[in-house]
Amino acid sequence: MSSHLLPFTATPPPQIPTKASPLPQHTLSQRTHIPSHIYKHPAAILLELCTSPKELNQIIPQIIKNGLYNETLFQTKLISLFCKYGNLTEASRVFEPIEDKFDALYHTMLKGYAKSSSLDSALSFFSRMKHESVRPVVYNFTYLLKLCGDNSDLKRGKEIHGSVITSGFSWNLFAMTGVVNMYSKCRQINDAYNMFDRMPERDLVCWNTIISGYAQNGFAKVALMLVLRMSEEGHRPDSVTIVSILPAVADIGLLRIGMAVHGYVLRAGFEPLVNVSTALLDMYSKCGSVRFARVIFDGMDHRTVVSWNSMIDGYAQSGDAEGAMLIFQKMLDEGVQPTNVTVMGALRACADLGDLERGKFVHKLVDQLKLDSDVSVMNSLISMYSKCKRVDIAADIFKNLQNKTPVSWNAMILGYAQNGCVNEALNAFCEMHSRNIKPDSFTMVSVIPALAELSTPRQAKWIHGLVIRRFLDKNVFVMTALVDMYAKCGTIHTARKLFDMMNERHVITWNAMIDGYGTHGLGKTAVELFKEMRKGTIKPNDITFLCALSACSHSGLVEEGLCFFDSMKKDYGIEPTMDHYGAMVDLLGRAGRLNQAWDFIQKMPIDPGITVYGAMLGACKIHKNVDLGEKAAFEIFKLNPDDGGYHVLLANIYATASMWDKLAKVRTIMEKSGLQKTPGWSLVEIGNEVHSFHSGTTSHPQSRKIYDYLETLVDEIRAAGYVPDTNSIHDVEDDVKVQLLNTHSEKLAIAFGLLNTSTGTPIHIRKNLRVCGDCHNATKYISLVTRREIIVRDMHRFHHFKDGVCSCGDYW
DNA sequence: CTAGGGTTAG
Repeated sequence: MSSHLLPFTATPPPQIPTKASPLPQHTLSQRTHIPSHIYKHPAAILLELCTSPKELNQIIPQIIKNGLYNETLFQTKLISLFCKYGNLTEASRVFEPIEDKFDALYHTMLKGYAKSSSLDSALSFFSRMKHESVRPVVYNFTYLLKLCGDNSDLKRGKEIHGSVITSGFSWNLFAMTGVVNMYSKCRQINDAYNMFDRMPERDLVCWNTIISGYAQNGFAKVALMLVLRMSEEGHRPDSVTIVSILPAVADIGLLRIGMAVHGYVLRAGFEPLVNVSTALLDMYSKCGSVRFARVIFDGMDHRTVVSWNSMIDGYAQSGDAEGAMLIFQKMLDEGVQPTNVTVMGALRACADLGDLERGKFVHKLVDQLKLDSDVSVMNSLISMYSKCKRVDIAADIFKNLQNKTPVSWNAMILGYAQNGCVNEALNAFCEMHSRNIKPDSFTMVSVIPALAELSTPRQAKWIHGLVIRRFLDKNVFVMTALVDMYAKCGTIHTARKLFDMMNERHVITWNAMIDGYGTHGLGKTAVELFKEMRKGTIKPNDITFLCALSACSHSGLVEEGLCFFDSMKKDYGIEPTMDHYGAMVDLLGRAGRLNQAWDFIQKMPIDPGITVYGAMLGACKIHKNVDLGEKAAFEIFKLNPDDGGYHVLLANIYATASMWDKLAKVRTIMEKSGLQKTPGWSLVEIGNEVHSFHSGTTSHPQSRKIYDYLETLVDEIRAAGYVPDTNSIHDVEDDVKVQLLNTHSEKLAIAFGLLNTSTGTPIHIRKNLRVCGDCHNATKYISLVTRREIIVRDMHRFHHFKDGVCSCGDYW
């Protein structure tokens, strides 16, 4: 294969001689002739055998006692040993007083600095060497380049590369392999390749360097192509090649290629090598075959902690959290010391299981193993506690966490958002913003749903702008979140524009768009889009069908809905869940086919849950059917709902039918069981602020003004034909009933919105419950007399009020 | 003194 197949151009062959030409090296034997009584001295033999700092400290007094401390051999050996044990202070103490320091001593010292000290001290020692006219040798550069690569210090890496050139090592295989590696570790894979390409001779190690470079920089396919090219040029892949390439195979997830590599491993006899087997099992689990991974894992007669970690993570990532915990437990039982990666895998499994108890156990382990200084581990703890619904503990950890990374912020924001703490999520996002920590796609995917929840179009535009400025507007996850957000902010056409602009769409992108049309009452468009999706390559999933069914339900498209429900199992093999059955009952019930809905419930293959009977009860409320309503409510109460909404619904059915004694009974039950109706609230966005209103409250600073305005507004709409619907309120005087109605949170929010925006501006309201009959009617008239468009998003759908009409066609 | 490449991770 020639290099034109690769996405880079080959550089012309170098003009300079092709033979590597290292400078002559100074060796100890060349410099000094050591008499045998010195190098055969017992102390010299002891030094030769020395394996620990402790032993070294025991030998030193003997060296001094025998007057050998000033002998070159002993000085050299001592410096080397101190460097090996990372004790640069002691090494310097031997090194500095030596008068005639020969070059090798400098080289040893530099190695010491490079292996155990900071880049800074290694480099300053290196410049001292230049200053003191020590001729550099190749391995000075290889050590320094490695250090720059490990620290991802491109700037200084380039400086060392410069020194390599000026010192005449440009064509040295070892030095240039170091340069290639440095560039790829600094994520400059193109520079790395350019250097690789110019090398006059390349051996196996050099090929491995560039291959692992591409693999680690996310260019899995290029890495694989290079393996082929390397073989064609006569280098047989060794175990290092295999271990480098397997993560790349895992990345692209091609099991077929992975198995081919496995075959090669068997033929080459690399299987007994732990790192090869570990990389293989990791590849299998990432390519979707945990079972194969497990077979390899079980067949290993020796495992490292990486093997265990890989296996735990393999289970966790494939969705088998319980399997991950079993391996984790087995690992602890066998006495293998967990690392940070181990606990991160275990915590993820606990999070997936929502298992707080075991999560806390792993947390204790983290403390015992002193892993609490590892930010990644702490981030995993934040995620685990959030997923286990203890966002309070997560927030505590986050607050006390030193050196927070962007990942920490993302984990916290997502934790808040997933626990319904929308304001906390937004506050954290703003704080992150003000600290100048740049949001990435993960941040956006966490924070955008929080804004969608609030339905604030202005903030929606602001975050969209931020997405563009952060160059995240090509990311399919971020764009899907934006489509969903615009739909949930009432700007469905903007959502569609973004949807059409996207080059890549996932199933959730389609779901968001179909659901958006559904909740806006644009059932026909939703159905059209769903049909378009079925023609394409992206397969609908259970959620898609749920969105489609709910869209049909909101628009009264009963036949289409029945047809989709049928096709779901028949054509796509998707088993309906409780939510699908609920959607079907909703579809039939809303359309007034109450008996058919009840029959449908009786024929369900699974025991109907609250969702199903709740849909039935809601339909009975709309169509004023006391009989079936009572039956449905009875079933719901047997299932012990934790919110009082269903009792209220039944009470409303009785009120509409003027069955006051039965209504009183329901109220008594509610009081006895302590069940409460969820308090209603409405939000409206004015400028950069979001204002919330609760029914009957006067806490808003403009409260007086709002109530006054509401009074004149009600007079105006009454004149236009509005009649208050006091049906559901019965035990107070008529004028009080009207007053109570006028303090509903959405009326307050609408009045406030009208007062604080200019003529013609549409008003967006977000309400947590279903909009009530009287408010719905009143809002229609308000839109007529004020000539304003009012968009209300309630618990289930959107209502676009314009010129006295609502988009839901009074069917909600 | 005596060089360069490799596995797990939100």
